[in-house]
Amino acid sequence: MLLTDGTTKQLNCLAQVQPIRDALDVVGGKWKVLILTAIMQGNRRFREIETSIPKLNPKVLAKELKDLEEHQLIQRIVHDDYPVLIEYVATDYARTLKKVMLELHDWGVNHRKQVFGK
Amino acid sequence: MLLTDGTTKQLNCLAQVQPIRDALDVVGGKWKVLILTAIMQGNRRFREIETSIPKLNPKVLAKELKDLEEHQLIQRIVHDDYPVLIEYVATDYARTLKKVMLELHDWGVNHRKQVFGK
DNA sequence: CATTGCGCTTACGTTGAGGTAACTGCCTTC
DNA sequence: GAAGGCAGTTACCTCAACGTAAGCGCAATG
Repeated sequence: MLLTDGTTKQLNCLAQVQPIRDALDVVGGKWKVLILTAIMQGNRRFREIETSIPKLNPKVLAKELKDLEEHQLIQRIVHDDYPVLIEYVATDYARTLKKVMLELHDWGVNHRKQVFGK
Repeated sequence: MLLTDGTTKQLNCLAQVQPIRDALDVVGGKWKVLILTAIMQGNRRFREIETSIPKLNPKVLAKELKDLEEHQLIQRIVHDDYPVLIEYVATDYARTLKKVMLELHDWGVNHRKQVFGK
């Protein structure tokens, strides 16, 4: 065991927490989960997604879609017919988030009870 | 089934996502997980916590501790000896976060592989 | 040929999370 | 009585997220 001094322990702790922060970066923020859910529910077109989520504006949507694509959670598909048609679909990889989302959801539901409901 | 029109479906989706956002609010941000972990590892005093986390400053720590206390994840204990001594301890309730953290951690570790690794 | 829809982009403004530095009141130690 | 530790607070600043409004190029539609 190397955990004999404070410094090593500290570094170890930071390393342990880093993946959690990574995950939160991907899924955190005001819109990511909402947008991903909308897409998974079958909203594929830009406007469709936009109008399916109240108060979401096109500038923010465009940026969030780019982020989600970078993280390989969605795919942007361009159909070169005329008029050009663009679709966003969730990747298989995005399904790996299911367990995480479920845990977050359950904890969130329970937390509401804990803090308000008696 | 009430899910016959778009509006109902939309509201339903929003409701489903809300608990996830609640959970992310509690545990999100740059410092919360780090601070909670530090406390769980046995750092109980304000200065102790502060110095155990690099780059964390007292103003932010004070605010985050208040948040965590409001959400009942930690307890602030004042020992009225002289000199006054103050301790922060994780509540039993905070342990309920373990599964969520584990899922986030595992997903985060895997995500690093997915995005960079081969 | 005006309007509408699509998939955005651009220029601007606001807000809040987080950072910096200094300082406070209280107590102990040198 | 100067210095230092503890548990913060205060005033000020920065920056990125997010919001608002408008517009662009293209195609279809009336």
